[in-house]
Amino acid sequence: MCGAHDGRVASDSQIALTRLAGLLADGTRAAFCLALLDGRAWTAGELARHAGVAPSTASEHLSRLVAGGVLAEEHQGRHRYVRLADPAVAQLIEDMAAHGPPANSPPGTLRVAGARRALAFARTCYDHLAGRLGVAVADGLSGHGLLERRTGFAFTEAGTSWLEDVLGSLPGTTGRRPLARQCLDWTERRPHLAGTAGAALCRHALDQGWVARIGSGRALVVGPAGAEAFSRLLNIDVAALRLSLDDGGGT
Amino acid sequence: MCGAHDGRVASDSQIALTRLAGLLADGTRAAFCLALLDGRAWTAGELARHAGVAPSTASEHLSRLVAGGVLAEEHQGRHRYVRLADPAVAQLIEDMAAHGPPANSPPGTLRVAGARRALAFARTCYDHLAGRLGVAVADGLSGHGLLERRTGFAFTEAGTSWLEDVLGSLPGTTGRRPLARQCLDWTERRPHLAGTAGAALCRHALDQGWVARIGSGRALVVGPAGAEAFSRLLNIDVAALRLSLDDGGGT
DNA sequence: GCGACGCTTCGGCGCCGGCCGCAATGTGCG
DNA sequence: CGCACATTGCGGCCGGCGCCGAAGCGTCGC
Repeated sequence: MCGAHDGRVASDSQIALTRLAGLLADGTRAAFCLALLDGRAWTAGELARHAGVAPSTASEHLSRLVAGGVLAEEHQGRHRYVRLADPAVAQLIEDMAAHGPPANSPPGTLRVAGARRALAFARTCYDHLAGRLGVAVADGLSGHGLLERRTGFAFTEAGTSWLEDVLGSLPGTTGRRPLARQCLDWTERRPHLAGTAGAALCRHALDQGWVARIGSGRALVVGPAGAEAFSRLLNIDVAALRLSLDDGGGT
Repeated sequence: MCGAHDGRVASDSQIALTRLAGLLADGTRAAFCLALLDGRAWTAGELARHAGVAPSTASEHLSRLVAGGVLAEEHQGRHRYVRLADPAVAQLIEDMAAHGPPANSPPGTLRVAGARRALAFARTCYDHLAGRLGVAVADGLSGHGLLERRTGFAFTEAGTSWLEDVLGSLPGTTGRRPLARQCLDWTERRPHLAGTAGAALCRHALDQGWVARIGSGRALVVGPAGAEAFSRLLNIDVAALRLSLDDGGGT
């Protein structure tokens, strides 16, 4: 009598709401999004194993999430990397996940944010260094005239000597994999060092105890030896790096 | 190899996320929630007609939304009133609805928020005044010794005279409907005046141009004549009422 | 070039969930 | 007291969606 009757027309808001909610209403897709809350970019296969579904199933889910604007994707070689499309999306997912009636884990959000921060600082990407530390290494190399940013990356003559000094030997460029290659960093949005040199540097850093893995994930922690080494070799101030993360950090 | 394999255990966050998203993933339930964004409490039948589904269907949906903590319900007589459970829920729904990729209506949220604010200020509830204005009227009446808050509401002797003065005649108590009855206000969480006196006052306010309906909904706007009348009759400062809404208002 | 690997597409299967109509319940009103 | 109305519970139907396996394609690395 007194209310407005809109009939059964579906408004813009309604289709937008149901579309987004529908994407998140599936357990497998939700598991994907929650895993991606750590800020990393995952491959389709990793997510499939993580959620316990077949690769084909994961592929379909990822396509739908990308089409729905929840995820962003980037193809690197034979891998499909996906990440959350937007800090706003991450916030939304955290809000929804935190809206459980039992309210069982109030500090849950903090835990996630902490993990995300750690990953933004230093992690492995495939087999090389990434995160703020990885970008700083690439910046340090090019800042010292050791690495040229042409199309991709290329070590200078001084750079190859530096590599031999640090690693003891020059990494081979087995097959088609070049010594240096640039790889877009998902949290920094700037390139870090990949290729056999990047892999050898990462392995060396792990072997020497410069960095260590946190748990079973990709997150890395930089120890005192690492702070000394990065400072000596590339003039990188790890402490300042960590502070700068706190300034311009998370959303 | 390097990732953490969680198997296929569903974490707390995951079930919370899928549960909430699943509730919002249905078109009918989404239509309900979007309608409820105006801050009003709707009856099950109103929502059923609004969404174009059978009452039985609406009833099931509402039960699930209530069980999921999205809506809160209250039974009044043969009506089931529902409203959004929580300002946080309203915010979440607005965020999700606003997250459409086309980004077609940026000021949409503002429109909704504005409508909600207008409704919180003054509206009709059934056939009487509600919202902050309705509660203020009830407060003014009892503050002037015209209305007693016993079990429910009851007009005093001075109150009945006041009613006759204002309305010209005393509203009849047809059938079982009493002169005064208290009715819980959904936005203020405090009682406002219902019953035949409440209905007569509301009709009188509309007839006299004290208040006018906004569009076809229940929202009311208070005009200059209304501000004067409410001030003269009950010492209500409508402007201050509106300001207090801006202070303690929305989320 | 060749095998391995990651990813995608395509049918097909099975299940969950939304919808309705009908009957039952409880309330308001004359 | 009896009718009208709002709401609820119960089957039953049906469409949609998630899942997998098999086959195909492009890339990586020797």
